[in-house]
Amino acid sequence: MLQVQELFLMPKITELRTLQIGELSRRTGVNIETIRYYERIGVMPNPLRTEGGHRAYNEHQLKQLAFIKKSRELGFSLEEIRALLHLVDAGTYTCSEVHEMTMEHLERVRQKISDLRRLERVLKAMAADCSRGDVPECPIIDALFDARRNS
Amino acid sequence: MLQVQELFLMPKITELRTLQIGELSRRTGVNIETIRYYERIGVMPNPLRTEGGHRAYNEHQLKQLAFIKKSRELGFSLEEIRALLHLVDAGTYTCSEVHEMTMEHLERVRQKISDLRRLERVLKAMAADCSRGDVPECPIIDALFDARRNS
DNA sequence: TGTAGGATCTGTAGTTGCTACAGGTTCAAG
DNA sequence: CTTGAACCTGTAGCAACTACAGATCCTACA
Repeated sequence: MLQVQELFLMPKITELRTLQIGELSRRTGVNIETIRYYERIGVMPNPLRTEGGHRAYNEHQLKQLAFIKKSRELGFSLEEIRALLHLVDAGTYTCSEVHEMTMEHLERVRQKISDLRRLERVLKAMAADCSRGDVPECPIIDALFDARRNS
Repeated sequence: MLQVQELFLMPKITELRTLQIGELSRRTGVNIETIRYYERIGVMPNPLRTEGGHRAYNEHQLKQLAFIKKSRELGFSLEEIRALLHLVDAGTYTCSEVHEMTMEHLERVRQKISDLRRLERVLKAMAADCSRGDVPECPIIDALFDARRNS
């Protein structure tokens, strides 16, 4: 894997492990197109390039992308992630700031859950009214046509 | 409000109450731009036009838009709504077909709820670890950087 | 009859977070 | 030296709207 030639070309020990975009993608589970998209919108930094123009990532960028992925999985928007990374990069963040952002996000998640639970309840009720028969009349359709009934 | 002139111009009694788009919007709570959007993508039918080119809606279209709105509020996609309306318009739907679509939708809603509940749990745990202090170190950030920890 | 204004018209572009090409390079192995 | 995989840029598409710009219609009032 590691070839003799490579050892002589290394500029610094810290850049020994530069990754191509494909390898970065495999390691993080983030789609290649998505990585380039993150770069375009400024969520990921512009990486160094090889002479041929291929992106060369380092360990820091690997961690950063993992951070982004994890945050996305937790439902943070790219805007929120950008803010978090900015705080972290500037080194100016405080624990309470981060806590606050997290709690705001948590609140939005809880709101969504409660909205969806309401939907679930209404859908369940509608479906329960339904005979499931082979007939062209259905209380679900009736309910949908009746804008006044809401639960 | 109702003028003598209008009474003579009426082609049919059933079209006595044609609505302009603004009035339709007010009655259904659906944004004007959204109504035109629904027309463009074929979810709402092309309405009749006045001589000047203004859209003139009838009661049926009012009901149809109310149906769409209600369905959207219940989280049905426009694609699903299109299918439902198609069944209804063709008069070929059976109650069990509608029931099935509703149950499929309900299943997706439940899946979303369970996904969000997982998020909620993780976010809550992360926030609980946090000192909320005025210091530049935060277990939330640490957790986000650590892609391996998932709950 | 003229005009002011509100409502409407069309068409296009923006939003979020990606994904999917097309058509062209680069790079490593055989 | 060629083949093929991996990479490059740039653009367009998805859902479900929303937000204009710039034009036209319509009605009421002077």
